Amino acid sequence: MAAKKIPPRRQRILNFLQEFYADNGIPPTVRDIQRACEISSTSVVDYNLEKLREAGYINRRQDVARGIEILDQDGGPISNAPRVHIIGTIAAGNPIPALSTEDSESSREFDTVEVSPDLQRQHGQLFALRVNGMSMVDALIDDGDVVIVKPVTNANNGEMVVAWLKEENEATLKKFYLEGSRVRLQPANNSMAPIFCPAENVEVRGRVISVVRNLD
Amino acid sequence: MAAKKIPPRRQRILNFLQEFYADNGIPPTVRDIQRACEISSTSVVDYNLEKLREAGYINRRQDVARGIEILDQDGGPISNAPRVHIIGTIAAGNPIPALSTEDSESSREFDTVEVSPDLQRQHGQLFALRVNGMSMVDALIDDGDVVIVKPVTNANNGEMVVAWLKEENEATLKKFYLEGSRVRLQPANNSMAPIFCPAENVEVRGRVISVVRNLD
DNA sequence: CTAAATTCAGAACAAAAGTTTTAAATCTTA
DNA sequence: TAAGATTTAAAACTTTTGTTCTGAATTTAG
Repeated sequence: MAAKKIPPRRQRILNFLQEFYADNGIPPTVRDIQRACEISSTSVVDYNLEKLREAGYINRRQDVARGIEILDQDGGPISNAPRVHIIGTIAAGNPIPALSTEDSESSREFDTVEVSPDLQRQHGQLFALRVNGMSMVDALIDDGDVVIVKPVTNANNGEMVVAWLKEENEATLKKFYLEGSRVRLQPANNSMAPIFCPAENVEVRGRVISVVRNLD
Repeated sequence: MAAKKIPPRRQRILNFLQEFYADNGIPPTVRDIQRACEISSTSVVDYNLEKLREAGYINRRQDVARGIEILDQDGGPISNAPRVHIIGTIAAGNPIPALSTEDSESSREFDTVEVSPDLQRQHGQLFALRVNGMSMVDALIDDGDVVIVKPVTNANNGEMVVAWLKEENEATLKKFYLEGSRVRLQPANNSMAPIFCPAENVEVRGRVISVVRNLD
C-alpha cells in the first residue's frame, strides 16, 4: 500500500486545501496555494498537486479553474459542511469534559460530527459529547448517541441542558425549569419523574441543540 | 420585501446553480450556465446573475473564477452535503409512506435533512421519515425525530428496521430478529419487552441508519 | 562519493472565465 | 400605441488560472 508520511510542504498544501475549502466553499487556485504556502513558483505547486493526486489525496479536473477535488480516506469527495468537535464523553457518574477555549486549532485529532450549516450559523461555536452508557435513557438518549451542545451557563425554562449536579457529582441531560430558588430537571420522557434541587447545586454547562444517533 | 416570483429563465439558472454545486462541489462558470440553460450569450448570464445577486439569492466574488456563492433563505452559504427527502411521517397507527421510485426529480417541495457524505456513499439512496407522536419511545425515539432509512425488504438480525405489522395495521421501529418462522421485534430500550409475531405478518420497509433530533 | 531520483525555480504560454460595450428585441404600462 | 423599463444578443477585451518547458538545487540510494 501507499500512504506513508507526506513531505512537509506537501502536507502543508493538503492542509491548506481543506482549510480553504471549508472556509470558502470553493477549492483554491494554484496561485492561492502558492501564496498561502509561500511557494516560489506555480510549477512547484503543480508538481506537488500531481503527487498528491497520485497518492489518492485529491482529484484534479483538467483545465478547469479551481478543479481540485479533495478526497477523504475512502476516496470520496469531502463536503464543506461545518463540523464540530466531539470533545469527550458524557455519562452520569463522570465529569463533563471542558470546552477548550482555543477555537478550532486545526483538527487536533478530534472526532467530529457534521452539522447543518444553519445550525452553525444560528448558534455559533458548538461542541459535541458522546453519551456513554444508558444513564440518559430518560432523555431518550441511547448509548453512543452524540449530543450537539451550545456552551452556555444560563438556560431558559424548557430548554434541554447539559447540567452538572455538584452534590450528587453527576452529569445529566434534562429539561431545565427554574422555579423560585430551586430547579426542576424534567426528563424528556414526560412519563418519568422530575428531579428537584436547589439552584446552587445545578451548574449549567450547555444547551442541547441536537442529538444524532448512527446505527452503523 | 423582495422575493416574488423569479422569471423562468432566471429560476432555471438558480436551479442549475444548486444542482451543479451539489453534483460537483464547485459552482459553475458563467459559460457552464450558458450551455446548460441554453442561453445565447455570456452577457445574458451575467445580467441575470446580477439580478439574482440583487435579490439576495447569490453572492458573487469579483474577478474570481467560479465565484458564485449560493445562499440559502437566511442569506448563508449552502453546503454541498447530500440531502435526503423526508417523504412523510411515521406513527404507530398510520401507514408508512411509500418511497417513490423516481430518483431525485429535482427538489419537489420535499423537506430534506442533511446527511454526511459518508452515509450517502456507503448506503446509496436513502429516505427519511419524521416520527409523529410518542409511539416509538421504546426505541428511544421522540416526537419530531427524523429517522434516516435505507430502503430494504430484508433485514439481518439485530438491525433496527422500519416494519409494518399487517395484522395489527401498525408501523413500528424495532430491532429485528428472525427466529425460525417467527420474528422477534426488540425495542432498542432493552428493558422493555419484545414483540413476537409470525414472519408473514412482518413487512420490512427499510433499515434505520440514523436518527436525528433537533431541539430548536 | 557518484548517479539517479526527486524537488524546486523562473518564465512564458494558452486556455478558461469574468467583464464590458453597444445595440436590438421584448415586455409593461400609462 | 408609444415611452420606458427589462431582457436578450453578439462580440471583443482583460484578467485569472491551468499548463508546460528548461534547468538548477537538493535529496536519496548504491
